[in-house]
Amino acid sequence: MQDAFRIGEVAKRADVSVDTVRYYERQGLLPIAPRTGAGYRVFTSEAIDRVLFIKQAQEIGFSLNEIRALVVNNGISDCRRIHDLLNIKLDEVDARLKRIRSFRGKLAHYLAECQEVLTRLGNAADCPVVEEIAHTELRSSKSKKAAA
Amino acid sequence: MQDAFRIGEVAKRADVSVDTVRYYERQGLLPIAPRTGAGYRVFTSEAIDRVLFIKQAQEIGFSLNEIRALVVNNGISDCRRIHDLLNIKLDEVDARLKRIRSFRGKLAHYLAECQEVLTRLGNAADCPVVEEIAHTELRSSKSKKAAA
DNA sequence: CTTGACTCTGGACTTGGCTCAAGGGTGTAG
DNA sequence: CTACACCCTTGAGCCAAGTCCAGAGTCAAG
Repeated sequence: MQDAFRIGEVAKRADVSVDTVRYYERQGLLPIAPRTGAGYRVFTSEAIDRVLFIKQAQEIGFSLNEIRALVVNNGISDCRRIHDLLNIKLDEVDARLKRIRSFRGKLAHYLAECQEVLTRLGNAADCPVVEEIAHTELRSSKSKKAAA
Repeated sequence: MQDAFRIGEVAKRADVSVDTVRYYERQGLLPIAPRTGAGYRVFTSEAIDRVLFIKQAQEIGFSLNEIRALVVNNGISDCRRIHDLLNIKLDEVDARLKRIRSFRGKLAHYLAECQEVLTRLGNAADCPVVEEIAHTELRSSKSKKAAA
């Protein structure tokens, strides 16, 4: 396994731009790559893997700052700390999943309603669902009142 | 139902800043609110609901641009278009759910491993999991290094 | 030796989504 | 009347996460 890549190859394999790779290095998300005599960065496949991990974590809603905490082992990498950090992240992911499922339910509800209108009336010019999306929200949990 | 709120009240109830409410109005995410003689915006509870919807959609990863398409009914609100749009959004949400679940599995895997190291060795100074997070990725060969 | 693809650094620019500041009006309690 | 919290507009500023130069060096192929 020849494990030496230049930045272009890393970028291609991780499906990001070379600028992004350099940016991640600057941001401390990738270790500073050693350079050739000519100053070219030399990466191992580890860097590719790490970029992929970052992209994945990012896609599900973590910021680069949060990701750095998971990915960087600058001295303080004792097991308990990592363990606790992972636990926190896992809880966050679970909370996120819950919210997304609830939102999905809402979308599905609107979709069903829309479908029903369509089959009942054909293509209606003014879809009642639009109004409802804009209007109906968390309605069962409203109780406070105030004056204007 | 006294359904008239000034911007501060809307902001408080939707848990955003007044700046954000004004920003949303400018961005066309909220209808232009009518003004009092003094120029104060007057909102109905609908606006609060809409802000809540926006925040929810945003939290699960939709941009304001995408949300606007769902929330605004400027003329072209025919049912079929909305139906199709909802379908697309639903697919996106499902894809997102899938990715998050997979990521969750990964985190859980690391956590378990970390836990195991902890119970086996006590608090190890250099957690092997950190290395693994940075290193192991999308490897079909999940190195099962469960020693004992 | 020249060409074209690739790389380097440093810094400016962009986009999205707010957030703040300045300068001024409003409304009500004391 | 005066305070004080609230509201207005316009316009600038900010942070994240890149993206895009400019100017210069590197390297394999022809």
